[in-house]
Amino acid sequence: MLDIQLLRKDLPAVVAGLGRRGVVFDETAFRSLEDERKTLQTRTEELQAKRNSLSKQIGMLKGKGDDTSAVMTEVAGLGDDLKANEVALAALQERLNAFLRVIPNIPRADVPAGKSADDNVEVRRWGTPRQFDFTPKDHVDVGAALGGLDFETAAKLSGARFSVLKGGVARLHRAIAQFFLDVQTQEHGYTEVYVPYMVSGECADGVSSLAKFKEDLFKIEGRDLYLIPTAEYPVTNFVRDSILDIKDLPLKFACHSPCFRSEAGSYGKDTRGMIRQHQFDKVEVVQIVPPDQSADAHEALTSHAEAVLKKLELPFRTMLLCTGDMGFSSAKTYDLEVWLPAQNTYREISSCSNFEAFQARRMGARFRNAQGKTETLHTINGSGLAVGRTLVAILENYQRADGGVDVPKVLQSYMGGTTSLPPG
RNA sequence: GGAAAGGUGGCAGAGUGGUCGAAUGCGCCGGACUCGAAAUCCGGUGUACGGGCUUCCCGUACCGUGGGUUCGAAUCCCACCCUUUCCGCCA
Repeated sequence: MLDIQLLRKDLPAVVAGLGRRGVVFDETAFRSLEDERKTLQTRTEELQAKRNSLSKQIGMLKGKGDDTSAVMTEVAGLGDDLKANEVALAALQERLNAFLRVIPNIPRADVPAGKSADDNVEVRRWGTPRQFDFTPKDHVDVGAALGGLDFETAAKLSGARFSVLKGGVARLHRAIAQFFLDVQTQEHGYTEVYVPYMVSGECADGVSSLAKFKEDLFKIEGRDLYLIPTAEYPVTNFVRDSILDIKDLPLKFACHSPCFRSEAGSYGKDTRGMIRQHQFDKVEVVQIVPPDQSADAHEALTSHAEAVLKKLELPFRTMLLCTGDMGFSSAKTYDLEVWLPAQNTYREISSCSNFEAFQARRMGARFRNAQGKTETLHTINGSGLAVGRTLVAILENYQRADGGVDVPKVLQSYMGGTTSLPPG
């Protein structure tokens, strides 16, 4: 959520900032809501003040045993007017709030303007795609040859966009997650956390807009609970409705969890294989920091995600997303894209975003600064990394002509010393 | 799932209709005392929104959440949520 103080103080800056991401801010609607709010609030608070002071008088008179009927009559006259104003004010604040909560974040100044993924900017590239002396298969065929990827059984169980892993492939999948968690906790200082895989609507609306994106989530029937689309949902909400001590910052968490996404609106996209699934595993890294540290923390967090790709020796590039391709809550996002030989292209495997105060404001996450004043925190998170897509990348990049797949060096110890998955 | 008890400030804990945003203690901050510290003493110490002559003052709201009763609700009524204990069930 944007800072309403900023909207009041410098509306043109907000309009211009949102304009960069192609969002038209309805100034007229906002101004009229604000004007009405001001009138109603002033009027309501005046009436409340009057009622309070008259009621206190009644209390004092009764204490002395004096007659209160005159004051009672006076205060009774306020009743209907006051009630009407209170109801109107509450309704208006509800509208103002709803209005504000569906407005996306303002991109940072260093985010390039653009309309779509085509306008994203490559900021660096690492590794050289392997030259194959045979035609590389895609991960579906590689997995099938290993007897480890079974989409038919998954479809029988749950329909499209699910997968069943078996044998060495299932073990490799587990190894990847363990490896990610170990790197992030042991080398980058994140605290490992285990969390609920369902969160309340309130928490969901803290990290994004539930009103706008609820069709992307799986909801539990008859309950105010949603399956998490990323561990960002529970983990960022650790600090909801709280005021942290500056000495406890920054907070850094790493969390392995399954992620559930309805993938509404992605019909026909990535239908083959496990690129786009309703359920996938991910290790998420989250940082909660004071505002003056968020830009640096965002760069650091991105490098933490890159570090695991380097260790896996998977070629990737880092893209700075343009204003038009960023998520709702983000002020600046880097996507890491891993090389997939069968597609002959780079595909997203991590997304690292700085939300600045946007999520924290929605959640009521604050800290007490050096001056002792409460201030809104900044939140940052990224995938470190997506486990399923990493499996895909390994199967494709490490495949052999004989149909086997080599296990990346750093994962071998997680596989009981296994150096390769044999064909058949 | 059944029964009971309970949810109050950073923490503990008082408050069962009227100057209660809330006693008291602890903690924390500032000051005094001290060479320094401890102890002691004095003062201060919630959040959000609105307004103002904007290091401060004023108003409003907030005692789990949402409704209701009342001139007035932390206090009474209703619903819900959560916690604890006991019983049942269960990986």
